[in-house]
Amino acid sequence: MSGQTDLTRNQTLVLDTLTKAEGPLSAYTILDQLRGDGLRAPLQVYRALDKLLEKGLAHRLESLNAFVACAHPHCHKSGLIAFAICETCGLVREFSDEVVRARLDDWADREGFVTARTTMEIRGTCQQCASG
Amino acid sequence: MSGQTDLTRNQTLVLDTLTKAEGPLSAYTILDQLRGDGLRAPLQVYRALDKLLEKGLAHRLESLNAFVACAHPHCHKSGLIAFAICETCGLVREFSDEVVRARLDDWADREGFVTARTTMEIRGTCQQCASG
DNA sequence: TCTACGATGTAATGCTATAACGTTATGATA
DNA sequence: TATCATAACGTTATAGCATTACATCGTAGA
Ligand SMILES: [Zn+2]
Ligand SMILES: [Zn+2]
Ligand SMILES: [Zn+2]
Ligand SMILES: [Zn+2]
Repeated sequence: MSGQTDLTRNQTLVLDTLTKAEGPLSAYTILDQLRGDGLRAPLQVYRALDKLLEKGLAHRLESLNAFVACAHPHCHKSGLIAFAICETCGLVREFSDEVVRARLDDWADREGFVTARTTMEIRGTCQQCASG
Repeated sequence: MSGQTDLTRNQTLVLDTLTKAEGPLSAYTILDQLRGDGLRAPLQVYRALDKLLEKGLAHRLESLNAFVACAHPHCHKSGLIAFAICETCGLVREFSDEVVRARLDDWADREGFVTARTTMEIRGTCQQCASG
């Protein structure tokens, strides 16, 4: 047996790369940073990313076609995660809001829509960059 | 002069294609449907789409890399639009929620984040498909 | 041992989007 | 009219993102 949270070598490499990064990385950027570790093909990265997304250790930013390490691993009580993305410095803030989640749940209930997952991405300028 | 809402030939072709479609279309699918009308290159479609997005006549679904005609033209009072996307039948519902918008505005105010635009996409199964 | 399963490696391909260039249509202005 | 500026257009090439297909390997269970 063994814990179901163990990561393989490739998964660990990709997660470490994301964790050390200042901002979101594309799969191909991750690949480039891991060529020294023996990775050669996009699929090696995409497969690792798939598993990390499954486990909630990383997130995909749809509006950027890029990925980030989860900022709050093991702490996704709310089923909904929002991202604020600064278009100047690239910084990504991850947060959740119970009222928003409840409000969207209500909408889904009323409409009979069965929610699988929700993407919420706010693009703009962070305080640091806006005040500079 | 003339109204600033007039569309060019390509813009009209693309918007008509989106309007007649049952669900979201990728730029390349739009292109394929318009080859009979003389369109030959992706850029012709992308340029038309850019203008349609600017004018609020179409929307981009980030999680699908696809586009839809706006369901409520001239009626985007709320700065935030949400989409519910059925992964079975492809149907897209467009709606907005003042409470959600206000809640996200509050978050941005507190954090000093200047919002440019927000993407909200709910993936799941519509009532029709869920009950079938 | 045999088998099933998951992870891996590799090559090839497909899908999405933009850069860079030149041309054409239009409308304002001298 | 001649000139100029602007916006849309057309075309080719290229960049960037993601998946299909197939072979291999290692391990756990029957
Ligand atoms: Zn997270
Ligand atoms: Zn910033
Ligand atoms: Zn709309
Ligand atoms: Zn459906």
